[in-house]
This record gives sequence, C-alpha cells and structure tokens, in this order.
Amino acid sequence: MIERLPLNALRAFVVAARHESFQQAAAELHVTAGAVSRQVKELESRLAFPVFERNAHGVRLNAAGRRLAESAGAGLDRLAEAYREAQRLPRAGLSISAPPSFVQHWLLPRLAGFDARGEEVALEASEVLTQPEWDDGRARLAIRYGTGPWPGVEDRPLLSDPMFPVCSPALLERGPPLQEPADLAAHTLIHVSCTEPAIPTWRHWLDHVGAAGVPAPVQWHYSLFSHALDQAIAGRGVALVGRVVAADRLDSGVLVRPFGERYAFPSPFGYSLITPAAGEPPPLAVRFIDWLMGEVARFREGHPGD
Amino acid sequence: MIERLPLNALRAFVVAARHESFQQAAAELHVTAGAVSRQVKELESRLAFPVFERNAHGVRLNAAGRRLAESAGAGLDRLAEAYREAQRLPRAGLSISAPPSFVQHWLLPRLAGFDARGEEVALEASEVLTQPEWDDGRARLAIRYGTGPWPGVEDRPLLSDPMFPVCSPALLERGPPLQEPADLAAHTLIHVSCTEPAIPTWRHWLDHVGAAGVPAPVQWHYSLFSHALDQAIAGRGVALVGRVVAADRLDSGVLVRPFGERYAFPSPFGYSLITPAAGEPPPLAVRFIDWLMGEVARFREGHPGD
DNA sequence: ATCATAGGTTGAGTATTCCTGACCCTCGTG
DNA sequence: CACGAGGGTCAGGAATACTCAACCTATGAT
Repeated sequence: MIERLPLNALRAFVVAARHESFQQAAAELHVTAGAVSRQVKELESRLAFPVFERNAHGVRLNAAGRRLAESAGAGLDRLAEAYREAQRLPRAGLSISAPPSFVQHWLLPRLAGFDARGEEVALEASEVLTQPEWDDGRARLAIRYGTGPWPGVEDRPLLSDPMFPVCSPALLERGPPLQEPADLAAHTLIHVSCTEPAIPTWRHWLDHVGAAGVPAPVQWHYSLFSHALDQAIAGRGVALVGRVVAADRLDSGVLVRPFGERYAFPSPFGYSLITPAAGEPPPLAVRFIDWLMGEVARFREGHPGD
Repeated sequence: MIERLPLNALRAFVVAARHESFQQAAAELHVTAGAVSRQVKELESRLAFPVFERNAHGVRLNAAGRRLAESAGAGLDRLAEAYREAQRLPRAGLSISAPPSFVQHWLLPRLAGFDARGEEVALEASEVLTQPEWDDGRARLAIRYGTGPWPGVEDRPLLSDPMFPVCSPALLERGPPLQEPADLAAHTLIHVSCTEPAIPTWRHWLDHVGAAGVPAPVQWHYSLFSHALDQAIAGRGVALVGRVVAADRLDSGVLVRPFGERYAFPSPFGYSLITPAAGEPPPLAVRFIDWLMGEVARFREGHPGD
C-alpha cells in the first residue's frame, strides 16, 4: 500500500489542514497557493470525498479531513523525526560554514596548507550573518562576519576588519585626483550593502575621516565583497571594503589604497570562529582550528591593523 | 521540516530496506531496479552517508540504514494506515465492479432503466476473475464471471453462460459451408483466452459436440469477449462466446448462431452477484440489486438456456 | 579460461508530476 | 462600486522520476 500513497498530496494536505489556509500552507511549503490547491484537489479526487469545506474567504477542515489530518500528520511527523535523527547521526568529516567572500579571498588561497589526511571537509559558503543552526552530524565550525557577541555558542574572535577605500592603480593614476577624501565626490563609489545587520557605509567612513560635508552618492551596491572587489579591480570605481578580503589583492598590487594607510575606519564588524558550546570537538576539527589560528597569526603579522 | 522531506526517496529506501534488494523493492513499487537505485542514491547524497553496504550480489542495510528504515518505515506505515482508513470511510454512492464485456454488452444497455435518484454510482470495469478486495467506503457490489463458489462473501448466481459459436450472417451465407461442427475446420476460429482460470476453449466445445477428431487451430486469441464479438461481427471468423454477452447481438441480427440452438456447451462459468458477507446494504444498493434481479429475470424469460 | 547469471549502477532520453503566472471566482468591507 | 482576501483553474514551463540499454563485479558451471 505504501507504493500507492500520494505522498506529495498528503504532505500539502497535512500542512494546509494545520493552517486551515492554502496561503499559509503554501508559505510553509515554499510553493504557491495554487500548488497547494491542486494537491488538495488531487487528494480529494483519489479519496472520492472532500476534506475541506470551502467558502469565499477560506477553507475549513471537515470531519473526515480532520481525522485524516491527525493520523496522516502523525505519520509525517514520525517520518520527519526519523529523517532529522538520521541527519544528526555523527559522521566523519568536517563542515565549515563561512561568508562567500571570506572563503574566496582569504580561506581558499590558504587552505592548501591544511592537510585533511583523507577525511571529508565540506566548505559551505553562507551569506547569512547569523550563527548557524547546524543540522547534520558532521563536526561543524562556522566563521561569521559580524559584531558579536554570539550567544549560545563558543565564540573566538579571529580577525578585526577595518574598512578603507580601494581602487585600481590605473584609476588612481589616470582618473580624477584622489588625494583627500573630498576628492571622492568626483568618483564612482562602490559599496557592499547589507541591511540586516547594517554594515558600515561610505557615509560612516566619510563622517569618521572628518568629511561629513562631502556628498558621496554611491552608484553601485553589491551584496558580496567579492563582486565589489572585482569591480574595483576593473577600474569601475572606488570600493569601501574590509582589509581581510582585500589584503591579498593589495599585496599583489591589483588594488591600491588611494590614501595609503590613512583613513582606516575601525569597523565593529570582524570575523569570528564559532563552534558548538557543548561537546568535545573531534580530532579533525581540533587540527583545523589549530591550523586556522596559525594562519590568522601569520596574517596579523603581515597586516598590522588590529 | 516536513516540507524538506525527500518523500519518494524515503519510500523507495524503506521498501528496499525491507527486502534488502533493489530488484524486489522495484517489483513492489512497480518501477525498475534502476529507479530504486537512483532514489536510494539520492537519499544517501542528501544524508551524506550510505545506508546500504553494497557488493556485487546485492545490498545489505548498514547500522545507520537500519535505524532509519525502522523509524521511517514506522512513519510510512502510519501514513498508509491513515490513508487506508480514509479510503474506507463510508460515503454516499455505490461502487459496482463487473467484467468489461459484461458491462458493455449486458449491463450498460440496460442501466438506463435504473434510477440512481441523484446518488453517485461508480461502474468499474474489472478484468479480474477473482473476488474483489474492496478498499473504499462506498457501498460495493461486484459481478463476477467464474465457476464459484466465492468464499467469504455473499454469492448470488445471476446468469449461467452456455457457450456456442457465433458468426456474422454474411460469413454464414458466403463463406465455406458451416452446417456441422466438422465444417469449422475450414474456418478461422476466434477464441477468448484466459489462463487463470481456464475458461472453456474450442477444444472443449468440439469434444462436447462429438467432434473430438476435428482439428480446429485457433488463429485469434482475445482477452475480452467484446473484442471477439467485434471481430466476429466484422466477418473475420467464428467466435466461441457466452450467451450473456452475445444475446443482444444475436437478437439484433448482427451475429447468428451457425448451428442454431444446437450445440450449446454447458459452461461451468457464469455470472454471480457478490456482496460483502457482513453489514446491512444501504438503500441504494438494495434498490440496485432489486433492479438487477428484475433485469436478470427478464433476460431469462427472453433467452431460455439455464 | 570462458560463459552465463544475478544484482546493482549509470548515461541519455522520455514521461510524468509539480509548479508558476495570470486570470478568474465569491464574499466581505468600506 | 472598488478593493482585498482566499481559493480555483488554464496553459505552459520546470523539476522530478522513470525507462531502456549498456555497463560493472562476483559467483558458479563447464
């Protein structure tokens, strides 16, 4: 009988039954209300009886629908619990979650120096600036960009992240003069935006360097530092970025700081290593953390700024 | 979490786990072993760990797989039970299961005479010659073609079904002579086959009429009397059929009995009305049975042969 | 050593299912 | 009358599931 179960229709129904709303069920299932409507219709067709009473302002379970929702819901909950438990099973390997630009511009270039000794390491680029809700059984670490603190987890600050303008050498040489902050008014400004939480903007930076009266409309907004860096390298403007992701590009010369070491904004945002508050980290995680701390120390030596 | 469950993969896995065989799971699920293999692979990919140990001669659950199979299986069983219970809920209407040819050639032409009074009647053509396993909550009747008895249900014989040859009038007039059974050797024979149970064949008929020595290779086999009747009407040969489904065509003259009323084979197969052994039939079912018995009586009057 | 068989795997393509977007409906409210 | 809310459905597209065929390994028979 299992083979004949209309599983997708039953799931849509159970969620719709719980809400007594196709709209809310759709939101929970990440589909449109039309999709829920169809699935419920399909179920009613197979059962040859309705499960909802319908009227213009919504649906309500009928008696048969309620019975089915209760028992089918129990089955689905059991199934979900089984799956969740399986996901939490401990397994070999390491799972690391870190901001995409950090991964690309800081972690990956150094990661070759870490010897996983044949164990599986999963590197997950994650744009969220919140602490992760780990849901698999792999040993897990997260590197997060934010202001901290990070409640409920073990929080180890890695690197502070002062912010400053960067641009391509060509723009500096051939573009409008760029010697003082006021000169930025004649340039295209590139910014990395994030509204929640609000990372520092050009406005913050200008206020900090005493150029509060300088108008500085930003023409370009990007959600990733990677993209802002790429556009700056391409000469399309001056980007306000953090030193961690910019360091290698500055070292290599494809980006320059137009005002030299001056005018760094001491951003409250920085990178932290987050680990679960409880439990003994497995050896692979311990080795990774040791390696990471060594790289962080090396970076600090080569780029004073904390 | 329910929205993220890979339901189809979990179902394939649970069945494969029960059998510890993708082949057997495939058979139960009515798919190919390749489909089961893919679903299990998909599940393992999402969980990031294997659930089976594999070798060349088959699969075996590993410990993690066993745990998941047990709890997920419980969830699916719960879901299946909920669905089954819903299917069994009593509902208005009547469900009638009957052989396709009987429906087409006997029941439908008469059914206009039955007043359902606005209630829903579901007529299900069913080729199976076994007693039905009713699985929905509608009041249910079945008409079955067979030899009986039908254990565990209430069995009411309706019509016996002597078998005899029929052909088109044109074939009789213009074809090879067809006056005695031996003449059949010069004709194309049409037969309705069913191996389980074995309904009477031309061989049985010839033996019965004392023509055991007459060779009679059957050129055409059909699984439905409908098709055999149609081919006979089209003049493509002589069909051995039962009187119940042939009656209307004989009455209308599009088919004739080449040997007249002679040589009817008293087949042990006949039509029976089957109802559940327990429970009080609802009024609609009672009315339908009364109507059916009336039609059966009328048929018997017009076509002596019991 | 070769061949046949069994069970599982996978590439490529097709079939089926599921979903979306847009437009429609009824009902209630202002 | 207009608007909003919630559900229903057509038509088309996206995603998933499946099939078929060819492949693999291991085992047993010759």
